[in-house]
Amino acid sequence: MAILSQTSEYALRAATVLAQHEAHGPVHVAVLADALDVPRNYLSKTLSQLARVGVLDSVRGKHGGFLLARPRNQITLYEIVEPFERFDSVRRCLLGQPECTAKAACPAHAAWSALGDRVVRFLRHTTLADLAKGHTRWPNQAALEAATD
Amino acid sequence: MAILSQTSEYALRAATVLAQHEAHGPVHVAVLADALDVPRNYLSKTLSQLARVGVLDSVRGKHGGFLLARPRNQITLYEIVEPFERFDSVRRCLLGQPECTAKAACPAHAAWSALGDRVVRFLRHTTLADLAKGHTRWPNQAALEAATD
DNA sequence: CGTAAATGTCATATTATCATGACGTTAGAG
DNA sequence: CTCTAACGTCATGATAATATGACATTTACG
Repeated sequence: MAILSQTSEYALRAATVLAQHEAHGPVHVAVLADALDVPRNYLSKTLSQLARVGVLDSVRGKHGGFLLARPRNQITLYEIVEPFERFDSVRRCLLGQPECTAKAACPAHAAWSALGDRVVRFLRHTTLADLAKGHTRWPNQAALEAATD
Repeated sequence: MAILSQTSEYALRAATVLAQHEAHGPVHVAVLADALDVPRNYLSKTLSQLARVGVLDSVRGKHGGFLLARPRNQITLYEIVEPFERFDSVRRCLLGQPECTAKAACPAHAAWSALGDRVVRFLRHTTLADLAKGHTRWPNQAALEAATD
């Protein structure tokens, strides 16, 4: 039970680093993967998807890498996670009833759907700017600092 | 993103039926599987696990089946779901930081861990009695009624 | 140019979850 | 006692998520 998939978590971590380095130009996948302790090629594929969706920009060739496509306070966590999740299911009836609406609700409907709503609302209202400020210490912080100074 | 696994959902559905039929004696797996539209053998294995854990009782042989091991208001949803979930992960840091505690919290810590707590609290505080009362209409309700009257 | 360093993509491997089928074990009913 | 209907368990298969590796493509720089 992990609410978000592993892939989404990778995406959030990488995006947070990119937000912290906003305006420092693109960051290499290799650096991100190393600092965040995420499989390199898998992260590459993941970030490519986010570029295709328009959340990130990718720069190819030498001095390439990924960077935010928009200012960090305009990118919500929802956008980052959305390509990797099926949000229909978070709102699914706890008992799997197809017709579980406010009208014909199962006994758990109100409480359970409220939980799903909270998750979605959090993701929609929180931006990368929120994640970028404050304390973060990555698994291999040193790799990041070595590469970006 | 489905918070609970398919298996847990199966278990909750079956347990709800058992709670509704409390004191009517054991219910066959075949009847449950048919009414809830769940694979028969898979449900069998799932409910056996719950019996081994002490949430359900199983009766073998003719006139066998499954029934609640305790009164339905004393069985929490958490108990039913727990054998099939890894609850450590729902409380994991959104950014995957191992040291994300109240002390050295990542920027999302407060909001995100609150969401996980809410989920767990709901499961711990809600009992089968809560699910048993109220409106429920299973995929194949008829199968249930045919078998239990 | 040509080379090196980066992303992009594809095929494949690995793993966990979900599901099926065969068979063994138990216990009630005649 | 035997038959039969139920649970119990094991081996196996199917599928989706995760991960790896090889190679193609792009681009800066000498």
